[in-house]
Formats: sequence, C-alpha cells, structure tokens
Amino acid sequence: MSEPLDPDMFTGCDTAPLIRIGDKWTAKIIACLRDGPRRFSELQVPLRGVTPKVLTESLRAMHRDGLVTRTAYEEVPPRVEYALTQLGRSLLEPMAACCAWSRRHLPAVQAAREASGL
Amino acid sequence: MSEPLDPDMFTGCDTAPLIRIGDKWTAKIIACLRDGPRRFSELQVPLRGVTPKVLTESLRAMHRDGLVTRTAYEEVPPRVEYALTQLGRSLLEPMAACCAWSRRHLPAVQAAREASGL
DNA sequence: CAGCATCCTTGATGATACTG
DNA sequence: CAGTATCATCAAGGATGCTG
Repeated sequence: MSEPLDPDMFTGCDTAPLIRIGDKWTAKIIACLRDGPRRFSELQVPLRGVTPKVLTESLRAMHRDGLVTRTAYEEVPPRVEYALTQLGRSLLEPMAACCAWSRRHLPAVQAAREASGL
Repeated sequence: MSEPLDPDMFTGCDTAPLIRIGDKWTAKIIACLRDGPRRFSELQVPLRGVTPKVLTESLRAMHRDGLVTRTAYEEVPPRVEYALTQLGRSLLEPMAACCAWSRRHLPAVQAAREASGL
C-alpha cells in the first residue's frame, strides 16, 4: 500500500526506451507483416502518409533489433522484401493484449472524456 | 498471405491516438498507483526528473479519460491524492503482457543489436 | 522501385521562477 | 504542497527532390 516506488518498474530502464516500439510506425509495420513478407512499396500503402525516409528509418531500426529480415533481390527494377522474424512475431502477443483492451474499454474512455467536457 | 492491408489494423484510428498511453509518463504513473493512492509529490519521487508541469498535464489527461481519480483535501498545506479507477486498473493487464515480453525477449534484442554493430 | 540527402515543422518534454 | 506561467529544447516526423 505504500513506500518505495521503483521509477523503472514499468519500462525497466531509466529514460531512453531500449527498443523502439512505442513510436508512430513500428507496431503498425509489425501488423502489416503479420500475414507474410511485404515489399517496401507494399508497406507504404496501408501506412498511408509515411514518407520513404521515415519508413526506411523504422525498418532499419527493426532490422537492427532483429524484428524483421530484409531480403533484396538482384533484379531491375529492384525488389526488397521485409518479413517478421520469430522475435518480431512474438511481439504480436502483447500487441494483441493491447488491442483487446482497446476493443473492450475505449468506449468507456470516450464516455469519460465527454462527461468531462473534453 | 496477401492483399489489402488495413492501415489502422493495430491502432484502430487514423493518426492521433485516441488515448494517451504511449507517452513518456502515463504507463509509469499507472504503475506507481498500482498499490494505492498517491499524492502529487509522492509521484514525483519515483518519476524522478518529471517536472510538476508535465506531471500535471499527464494526470489531467488521465483524469479526463477516466483512468484516475483526483481527491483534494481542504487542508493546509494542501493535499491531493490520485488513485486508479477501475478503468485505469484494467490497463495493468496489457501492461503486464508488455512487461512479460520484455523480460523474455529483451536479451534477444540486445544480442541482435550487438550482432549488427549498433 | 527503393531508397538517400536536405531542409523544415512541430509537439512532447524540460528548466526556471512564481503563487494560493 | 500542489500546482501555474514562460521560455527553451530537441528529436520524431514530414516535404521535396534526386539517384542507382
């Protein structure tokens, strides 16, 4: 009920998050790769509005962290496919937990927000 | 294995997140309130470095969304206690799922990151 | 097609000082 | 104590144009 609270009890680290997940695109990219490999341009479609620069940055970080694989085919025009690794796939579980919460409780959040006049 | 990808398959909304959770403090605040009500200044300690301004903003948003209650006692000096609502408490579940993932897989992320030379 | 290179905007956050 | 009020900062993200 009281006493010492651990500042890092949730994130497990001081300030900078160790892994890039809570940013704007990583989770969406993982969702888009759920059903199989996708090409760079295939990802741009569902992630409407993402610029190639940002998409590249995100994919590079995810590749560096072992979440996705990158396969470049020596063709013209070039073709590059991204796919989830086992590690990346394992993130679908906590993501599903968040989605489940969202489906169940977002209406309550909406209600609370309106009840307090924005 | 292919075809139309839903841009909002993960977040459930277009751009702006409907609820403020993925920010820097909300999840930590929820964790700090897990074992009971806390005062404003009690929260500042474990959330080391958080300025009163930012803590106020976070708590206000959480209150607006029905995640926490705010109880001000008419005393001198003033005392204000924040506590999780049932809704706020329900967020502990998906948070636990994320923590579980972290405990299990962060070492693999570290390894992957080193194996790729940062 | 799959990106780089550049420049720019913006919101979340921080530092500091002050108040009921 | 529990904030409020300003100002400053910085990195994520975006816009645009170019290239192998």
